[in-house]
Amino acid sequence: MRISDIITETIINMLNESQEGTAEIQRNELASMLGCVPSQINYVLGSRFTPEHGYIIESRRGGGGFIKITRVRIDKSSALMHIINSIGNKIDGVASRVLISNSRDMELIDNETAILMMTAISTPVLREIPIAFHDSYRAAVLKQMFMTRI
Amino acid sequence: MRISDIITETIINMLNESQEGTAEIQRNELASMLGCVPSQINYVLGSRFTPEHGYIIESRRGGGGFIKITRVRIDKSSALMHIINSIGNKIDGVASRVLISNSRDMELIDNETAILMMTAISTPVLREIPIAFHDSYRAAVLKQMFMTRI
DNA sequence: AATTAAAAGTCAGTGAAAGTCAAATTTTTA
DNA sequence: TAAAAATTTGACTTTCACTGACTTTTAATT
Repeated sequence: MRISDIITETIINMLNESQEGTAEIQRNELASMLGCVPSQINYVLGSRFTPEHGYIIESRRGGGGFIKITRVRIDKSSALMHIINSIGNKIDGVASRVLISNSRDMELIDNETAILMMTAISTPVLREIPIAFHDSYRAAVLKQMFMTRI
Repeated sequence: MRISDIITETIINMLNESQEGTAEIQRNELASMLGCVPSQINYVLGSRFTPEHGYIIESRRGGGGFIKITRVRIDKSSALMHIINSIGNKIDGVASRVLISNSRDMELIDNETAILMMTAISTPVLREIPIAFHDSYRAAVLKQMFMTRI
């Protein structure tokens, strides 16, 4: 198991144990506790606890400094509405997949739904539709599918 | 016996040995174990472990990277395979809806999935595709979506 | 107020994986 | 047998994990 996974797990546990969904750590302390260099903590925070993943980071340097991680639970249906509006009338394959992946990361849709969505815009399906229609098809099918999750 | 068959067999065995129907490999390790170049693993995964075949692939690069192969449920698979075969290359709207409804009644798919399927072949989506392609589109998307439930 | 100490932040570099792609070869099909 | 499809290979690319030297900010101390 990678150190980054251990750090991630530790932080998640701390978040779960607090009822406000917030964890406050000392970077150096946590690093030496888990046996890694301090900057590894920054790496993990920067790669797994981004706003995109639904977290906010605050910190303070100097004596008695700290890093505070907050899990943000935005209203699900407004987030979904926002996504649906952002799709527009056309969307390409890359953007579609990013959108689905992010939605799953934010727990707006579950894993099964994400797979179904990926499937609906997969190559074998698109083969049945003229290329000129791909972008508008993706937009239509994704919007419809996100709709059912509001 | 071809190397690709050996790789396939190895992965299938790993899947069978785990009760969750999931296998996690290190690409380079498996390659050297079986005596092939690493990219051969990608070839096999891309040609025999696709979503169409009922598998999902996840992976991570970098140190401690891995490839995870998941077989999506084997239970109702023969019933589902039967349905998939019955769809053929084209299917009209009425037949599609009957099929989805029956599959849900038989508990081959859950309610959520049925709704997603109905959505994928709904009028707002079909409006984005020329009428001449509707039947083949329905067949393609339904087959794919049923695949993910095998 | 100035200095010192104690934090956290940054960033470029290294190595370890997996991914891609096109060319060469082999097998299958018509 | 000739053409098409599938397999195999390896060179090259991209991503990710991790480290450590150095910087910046802030609190504590003198």
